[in-house]
Parts: sequence; structure tokens; C-alpha cells
Amino acid sequence: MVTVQDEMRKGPWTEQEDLQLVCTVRLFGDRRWDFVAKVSGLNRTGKSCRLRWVNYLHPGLKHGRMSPQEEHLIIELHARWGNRWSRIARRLPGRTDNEIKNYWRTHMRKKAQERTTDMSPSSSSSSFITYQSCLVETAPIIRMDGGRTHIGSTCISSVLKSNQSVMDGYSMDQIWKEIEAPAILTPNDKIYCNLPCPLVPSPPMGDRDCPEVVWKMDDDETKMLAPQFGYGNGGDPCY
DNA sequence: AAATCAGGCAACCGCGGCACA
DNA sequence: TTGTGCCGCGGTTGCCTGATT
Repeated sequence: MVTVQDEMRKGPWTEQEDLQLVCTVRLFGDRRWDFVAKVSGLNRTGKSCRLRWVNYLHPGLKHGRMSPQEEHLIIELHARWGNRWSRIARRLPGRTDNEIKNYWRTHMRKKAQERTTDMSPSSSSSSFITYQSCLVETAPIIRMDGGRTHIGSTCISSVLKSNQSVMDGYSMDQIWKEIEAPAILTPNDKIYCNLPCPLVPSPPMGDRDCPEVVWKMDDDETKMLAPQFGYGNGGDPCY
């Protein structure tokens, strides 16, 4: 007998899987990952789905090189909090803990080593900034601009029904468009789903039914704002 | 042009904490 | 109050790609 565990896929995600996950998250929200994993038809664990969403598919993520400001902030916050990557990430909208962690390990440690070997110990931390100033700074690509492309409910339902052929031929660009579609960027950096969801009977999710993103910008890192917006009314528009 | 090496990044794993029955 | 399941975090691994020899 083959258990569910045995069938679970691992490794790199395909574009088709990404699209399935995006559609499912937009239907059911980004909280109950076990449920999302099951409903999506992906042979992935909830954990894996969450990781993919949080680190790659999330609409508010920036993709690109760290800006000097971000680097400076990372240095500062790491000095203050150490390896509390998720905490640091909350201060850098659009950056994930994983991204910051990787960045620190590759760039900063290397530079720190270089500094200890070929620079005088009297150098202040500002030398970190001088190093990065020679990097080519590209404008951060924020994949969330309030664009209003469409994703029809037919798309979602067919995706969930057939799980595959619909997505054949989808490019990453199209997937990004799908992600961006329902996002409305408010002046407060809060992103609301404007899909009339749920389109299918709601699971017992408790807290909410719709995906939403709120990048935390204030000083209190201990609270996410999301649960404060009254989701989970069952069929209400998500705003 | 081919082989090797190093860096960067995506993904997995294990653990702790929290929520709920 | 306790047990169970899920989520989130930090650490680690492995693959891919570009640089170097």
C-alpha cells in the first residue's frame, strides 16, 4: 500500500505547479497549507507549498539585487538581533527571511572576512556600505504594482478540475500576471484580494478565506496585521 | 573548447511554539 | 489539562550557473 507520504513530490517546482498553487491560494488563502496542498492537487506537503509561496510566489516579493539601503538595514538589524531572519525580513518589505539569510551568508560574511584580512581593525561598519556601492544597483522589481489583469473564475475552476492541461504553455510571465491580478496596492502597502471568493465551499478555515498580504512596517514585529481585517465572512468580497 | 571551481539560490529538514479539541 | 496537528523559523543541503584555468 502506497501512503500519501510516499507520493509526495520533492525538489524544484515546475511552472505548472506554481500556477496550481497560486490559484489555490487565491481561492483559499495562505493559511491552511495542508488544506491548500490537498485541494490544489499538488503532490506536495503543505510545508512545501508554504515555502514556495512565501519565498517565490508571494505577490509582494521583490526580485533583484539588494539596494544599498536594504544592505545597510540588514547589517544594522543583524547586529541588533543576530540570526533572527524572519524578524529582520519584516523590516524589509518584499524580502523573505530565506533571501536575507542567503544574502547574508554569501555576501556579508565574505565581505566581513575580506575586511578582517585586508583592512585595519579600526574600520567602522560603514565599510560594508563602501563595498556594496560598487555593485550595480538595479531598480528593485516589485512584482506588485496594482495591475488589474484578469483571472477568470473559469481559469481557476478548470485548473482545479483538470489540474494540468490548462496550464500547459504557461510562461512564468503569465504566472506572474496571474499572481498580480487581484492585488490592489494601497497607500498603506496593504494588498487585498478582490476576487469574489470563495468560489467553492469553504473549508473549515476559521480565520479567513482569502489571501492577503500585509507587509509589516511598524516597529512592533510581533504582530501580523492580517487577521485584523475581518476575513472569513464566507463569500464576502475580500476587501 | 572543455573541465573544474566557487558562488548563489531554491528547497528540505528538524524543532519549537501555538491553537484547538 | 493534555494531546494532537499545523505553522513558522533557523539551519543545512544540493543543484545550477557563471567564472576561471
